[in-house]
Order: sequence, then C-alpha cells, then structure tokens
Amino acid sequence: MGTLVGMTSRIDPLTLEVVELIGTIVARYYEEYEEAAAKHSLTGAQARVLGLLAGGPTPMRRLAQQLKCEPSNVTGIVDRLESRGLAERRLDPADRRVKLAAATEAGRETSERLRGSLDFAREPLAELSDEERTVLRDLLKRMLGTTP
Amino acid sequence: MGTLVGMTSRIDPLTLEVVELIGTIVARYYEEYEEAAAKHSLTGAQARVLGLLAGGPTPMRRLAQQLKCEPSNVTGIVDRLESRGLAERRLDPADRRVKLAAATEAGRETSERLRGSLDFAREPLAELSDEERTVLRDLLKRMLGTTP
DNA sequence: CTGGATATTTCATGCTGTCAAGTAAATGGG
DNA sequence: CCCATTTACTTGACAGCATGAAATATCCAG
Repeated sequence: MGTLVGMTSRIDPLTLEVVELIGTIVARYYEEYEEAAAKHSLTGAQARVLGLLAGGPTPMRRLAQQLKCEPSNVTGIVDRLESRGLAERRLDPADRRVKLAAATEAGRETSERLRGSLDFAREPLAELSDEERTVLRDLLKRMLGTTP
Repeated sequence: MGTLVGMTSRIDPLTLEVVELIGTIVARYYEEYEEAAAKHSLTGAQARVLGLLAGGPTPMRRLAQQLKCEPSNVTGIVDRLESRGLAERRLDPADRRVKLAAATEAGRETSERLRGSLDFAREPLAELSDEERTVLRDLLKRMLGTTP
C-alpha cells in the first residue's frame, strides 16, 4: 500500500546528502577514468588490466579474481592488449597450466602515461588543505572498515 | 633500470592515500549497484534508466544526456525495459518528434525496491557519528566544487 | 514553402561479460 | 604407478552496452 514515496524517508537527510555526494564522486571518477583510457585508445577494462600488470606478470586466473569476472573474459581482454603489443603471455615454469600475462615495455609506458593523466585525484583534492585531507582520509577509512 | 616505481612519486603520500581510498569506494559502490540491479534481473544501465524515469516521463534525448551516451544507445535500453513491461513510450503532445519514456507501475515498483536494497549508502555511513558525517559532507562538497 | 536543425530509430560493428564445453596439466588416493 | 578429480586456460555462442552513420519524421525560421 505504501504507494507514495517513502522510499528514502527512513534515512536522515544528512546521510542522504552524503550518499548523493558519493554517488556524484563515483560517477565523475568513472567518467574520467574511461575518458583517460580512451585518450590512450584503451577501453576501461583494458586500462584496468594494464594497470594490474604494472604489479608484475600475473596469472590469468588472478586477473579474473581482481576484476571480479570470469576467466574467459580476461582471455579476450589480454588478447586485445597482446594484439596491440601492450601485453604478452608467458609460461609459468612452475606450473605449465598457467599463463602469466605481462606488460611489454610499450604497455608499461602506456600504463604510466595513463596513470599520470588521471587528474581526478589531484585536482579536486587540491581544494583541501593537508589537515582536511587527513580528516577526509580517516573518515573514508572508517567508512570502509579499514580501521575497525 | 627504471624498475622501481617512480610513477606516483610526484604526488604527496597523503593525497595518494586519499585517492586510493576513493578508488576503493568507487569500486565497491559500482559493484554493489550492479549486484543490486542483478538481484532484480536488471543490468546496471537498465537500473539507471529506470531510476531516471522515477523523475517522471523523460524524452529519450534527455536520458542520453543524463547517461552521457548516444541517443541510439538509449533506444535499445528502453526497448528492453519496455519488452519487460517496466517502461513505456508516450508521445509528447507538444512535439511529435519526441518520445517520452515513462516507468510503468511495475517499473516504479521495481525501481523502488531496488533503491531500497542499495545498502552501500547506509551501512558504511553508520560507522560515523552525525558530526563526522557533517564534516564528511562538507569536505566532499568542497572537493566537488559544489560550494565555490 | 523550403532548407536546415532536431528527435528518434535502424544497422553495422566492437568490446565486455556470462555460461557451457573442451584441452591440458597437476595432484592425490588406491 | 594410474586413474579420477581438480585446476588453469581457451573457445564458441549469445546478450547487452556503446558508438557512428544513415534514414525518417517533425519542427521552425526565413
């Protein structure tokens, strides 16, 4: 029967406001990420994988876990990176079932340039003083349960 | 060789930490959103459109602007919502070129249930006191330039 | 009325994602 | 040792998202 609204009325307005702000940040962050990736002729998924490969050669399986997707999906993404010379597959000498995806030199360069162009981070945060950033950091940490 | 990092060394560690936290929040938010949508047999895009339609019948063109995508893309998303009885197209009496997408009663219900299941907002914020939430809100607002 | 702008759709194409099936290699219990 | 199982990856089929170009219908200004 609760036809009308009521969907948000149980949350206090302050929480609601913060939620909306976070939503805005998420949207903006995502948007800028895709844009930055596109600027380097990469899709978001390709950029994410390339970013993961910056940590060193990684088994396909592990990439899938980190991206929270099926391994078969990673196959395609790495295929496309490979066909552009940004990544390569290596055999894992310790286990011949696994294939290690690794960034090539070109891949590393692209990944670094991309990371450098992710301005979302710097620019809006520049608005805040060191002290404020510290407060923000601690609040976010608490939100995420990083500091129980 | 330039093995060692260096890619982020020009940003101070505090900013870097905040950026990473925001990245984590973005990832978690997105993940939960898709999950909540899937629980109602919707894709993320469909859920977003349905959410926009909660604001009333909306021209296709406007949906595209709000989603920041091409209008031709919206056609497909609304098609799929329509084929499930969650949305419908109406003619705009004022301009016969435009079609207004509108949520059906079933669409409104789904959209409300979905919104109710978006717990990301509430749960982590519960960690914070009212005062802290206020501080957080103000910091986020400043970051977003909402209060110049 | 005519020409140009606007709103939507259709089509072709590419990427992301899932799932089911298949291959290859590791592993462990008998 | 051997076979059954598990694990890692790939392939193929399919759906959805997203873009761009071209078609259609309508609006609007001159």
